[in-house]
Amino acid sequence: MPVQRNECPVEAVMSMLSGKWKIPIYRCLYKNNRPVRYSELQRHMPDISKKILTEQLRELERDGIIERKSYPEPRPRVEYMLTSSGRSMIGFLDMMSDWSVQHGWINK
Amino acid sequence: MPVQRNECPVEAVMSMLSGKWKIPIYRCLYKNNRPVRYSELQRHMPDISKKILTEQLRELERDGIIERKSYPEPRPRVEYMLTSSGRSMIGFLDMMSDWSVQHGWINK
DNA sequence: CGGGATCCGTGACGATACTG
DNA sequence: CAGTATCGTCACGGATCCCG
Repeated sequence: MPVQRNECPVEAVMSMLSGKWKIPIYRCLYKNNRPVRYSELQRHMPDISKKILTEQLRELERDGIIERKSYPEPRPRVEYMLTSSGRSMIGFLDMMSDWSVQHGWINK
Repeated sequence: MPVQRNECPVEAVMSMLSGKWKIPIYRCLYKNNRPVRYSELQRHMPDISKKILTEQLRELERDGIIERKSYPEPRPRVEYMLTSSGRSMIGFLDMMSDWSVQHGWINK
């Protein structure tokens, strides 16, 4: 996904969140509400390949939704967490979820 | 786009609105707030081909977001409008728009 | 451990021509 | 006018292997 500074604000946001694994990543980071390691994300989503996971993380980072911290220890460690900007997306995400439930598209 | 009764409510909604022209179509129908003809939609979005326009309209209709009415007169006429369900999406769409503006992704 | 490099299949999107 | 039918392209997602 390229950077899309679209004229339409809605499309701009949709573009940032479109990507097969971005919502699952977001949910994992939001629920845990703490720095989460790369390998933890992998365990949480067994079906994603490293290439794609890294790709989606890079895009979320580029768009200011998550933050990446690298600790170059002997055993390399990388942690991801939502930025405050990213956290603030929960407003419309919750509304989308409610809409979905109310209109019978989902069980949960 | 296939029907995606995803386990995740957010992804379900995203799936319904993902499609290059769905937001533009939604905006046109929302702003006008009346039945809009097929040809009018074409004029409003000159860069979309008939095949794609029809495709996106069919998906929006299938997902209960818009309604299609056909008047088989000598000069065939087809009108589209948002369902009440579709109209109620404006809640989170407006929030997305506001978020986008607040976080400096857009001018408008 | 947390990636990057390479190759590849598939499906969204589009151009164009035709039709009831 | 409001669509189908057909064909082509391209980029997203994925499998696999390699690296510091």
